Amino acid sequence: MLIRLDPASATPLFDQLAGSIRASIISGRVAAGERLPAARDLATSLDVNVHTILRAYQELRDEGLIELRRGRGAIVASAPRDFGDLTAAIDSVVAEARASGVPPAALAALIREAYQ
Amino acid sequence: MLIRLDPASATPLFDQLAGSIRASIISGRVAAGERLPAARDLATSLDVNVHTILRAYQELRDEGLIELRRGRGAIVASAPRDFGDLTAAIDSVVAEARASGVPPAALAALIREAYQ
DNA sequence: ACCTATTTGTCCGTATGTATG
DNA sequence: CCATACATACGGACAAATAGG
Repeated sequence: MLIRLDPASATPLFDQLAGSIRASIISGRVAAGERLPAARDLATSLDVNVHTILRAYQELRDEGLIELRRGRGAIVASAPRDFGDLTAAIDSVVAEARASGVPPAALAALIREAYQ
Repeated sequence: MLIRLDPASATPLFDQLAGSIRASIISGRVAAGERLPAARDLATSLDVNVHTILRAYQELRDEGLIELRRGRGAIVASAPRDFGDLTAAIDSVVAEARASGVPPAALAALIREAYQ
């Protein structure tokens, strides 16, 4: 897995990491079931702190892209999902929210509530 | 704000914290617009690390319960109003997301992206 | 316009716990 | 029992946004 980090960038390292890995997963460059490098190994090879890697991994876990298990590592979740018409529904929600001047944070709160 | 932590508990400190504060917000014991203690202050008074507090705060922010801003602190978000049409659109998005097994965090990420 | 204090954000380092294999 | 690898928590440092004088 080819990952390049720019320490000078305004976007945080852990975000660059998550973005890079996320792209690899979605594009299928890393297959489902495959294991990502151990956090400490990746940290060493990229010369960043373990926490930075773990934070990126945990973000991807929250998005459902990977599974994290102690002793096993980070495994790419099965079925890189095709979000299909979900994106269309999202677009309409966002458009509507924009029109009513609902800020992103409020929208997120509303959606979270609806989810429960 | 009365917060009690049990270091011996199986549930992590940051989760106990988030849970306690979440309950206070939802029950209305802390009003919207009110400011939570500065992370460092709370850390000192509870005798835990600042990171532990910040992690709890960030969890609550992800849930839309508070807003975090540098230099300002953690402010309890205003209760989500009823946004009319928007709620219908939200319901359909959430329904689709559920059907496709898209977890809340992933949905939030997609929406954030769409918003930009 | 400037400076200072406040407060969160990120990152580094270290230690210990705990589930997995 | 032992090695692996994530999970949590502690500590410290500096950056960046905010607010107030």
